[in-house]
Amino acid sequence: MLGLLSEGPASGYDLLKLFDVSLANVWPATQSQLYTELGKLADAGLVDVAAQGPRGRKEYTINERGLAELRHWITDVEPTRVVRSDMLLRVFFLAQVSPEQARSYLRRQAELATKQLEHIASIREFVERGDDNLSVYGRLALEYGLGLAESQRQWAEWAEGQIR
Amino acid sequence: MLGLLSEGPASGYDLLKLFDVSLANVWPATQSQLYTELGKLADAGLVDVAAQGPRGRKEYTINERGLAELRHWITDVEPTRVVRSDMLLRVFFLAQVSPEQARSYLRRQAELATKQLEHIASIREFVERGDDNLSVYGRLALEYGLGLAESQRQWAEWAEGQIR
DNA sequence: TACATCATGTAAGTGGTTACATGATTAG
DNA sequence: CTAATCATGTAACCACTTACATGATGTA
Repeated sequence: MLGLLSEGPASGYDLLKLFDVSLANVWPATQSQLYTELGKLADAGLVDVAAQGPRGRKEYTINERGLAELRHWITDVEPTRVVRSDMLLRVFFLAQVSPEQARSYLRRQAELATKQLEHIASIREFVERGDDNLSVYGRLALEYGLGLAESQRQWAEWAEGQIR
Repeated sequence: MLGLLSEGPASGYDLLKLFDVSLANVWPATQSQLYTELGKLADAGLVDVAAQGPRGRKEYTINERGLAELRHWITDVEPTRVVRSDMLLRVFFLAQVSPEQARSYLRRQAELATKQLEHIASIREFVERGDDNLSVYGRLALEYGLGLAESQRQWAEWAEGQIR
């Protein structure tokens, strides 16, 4: 939320829509959580309600403390080392299903990786022409996703062949 | 827990140690959570306490219902599509810090990927000679991790060069 | 006898999801 | 006037972490 607000004022509703086409691809969250979080940030004094609009709309702005907290999080807080993957977790236990089922599981993962590649391509169009910060840096994140999906596709196809 | 117990009876303590050198690399959890979860599984009737040992040791076994649930989870439950990455989340907001700091962040990620490659190599030795199911399938997961870390290293180095 | 290791648990709190609940405004 | 969209919130629950708490057993 702080990151998105660093690009300019927005309502919870605005942030929700922006979130869905950008950050949701690397950090899913629900409508409920976004609103709750905005409330907490306002209480904590990291964002302000700058204006009220029709339908109870509240326009939030990030303030100095919020910007400081955002920068602190980016530069001083280490990203978590391990990324959770229940896809990979299942792999450890593939001996518990038949070889056919195990191969089917891995084939499905290869297919999902291919779909993911297409999904990223569709987002690409969205972000392609945009010189705002989110678009510029979102493109870097996009390329990561591309490499990841490609790497996963190759691995899943290889792994499928490993099951005897 | 069900997956680990499918390889044979074990105490919470046994599972904890086994967990730390295997599953923890794809799904971190604390000692506290493992014990709590074992208790829940026993209450739910998916595992049984087969024997008691010294120091209050409880040896758990998975039963038919537990095995059925495990297989159901593997074959019928779709892995979550999006994997959370706070590393990638930060990338979206790198415009909020100086170009030097942004490059430094990405360089650090490249270094961490390299370290991760070394870490995986060390686990490899551990798992290398083992014909038990966990070792056999753990090796598949390991190769995934290898590809992922390599992909991340390349991306981070490329991305660093993109910051003007 | 002292230290390492084995061994289990609980309480408080945070992060996150699901489901519910409500209503105003605008465009066709 | 009616449907889509704008717009916000809460309650209950589950997953997970942090910190604390305790004690038995084997081994040097």
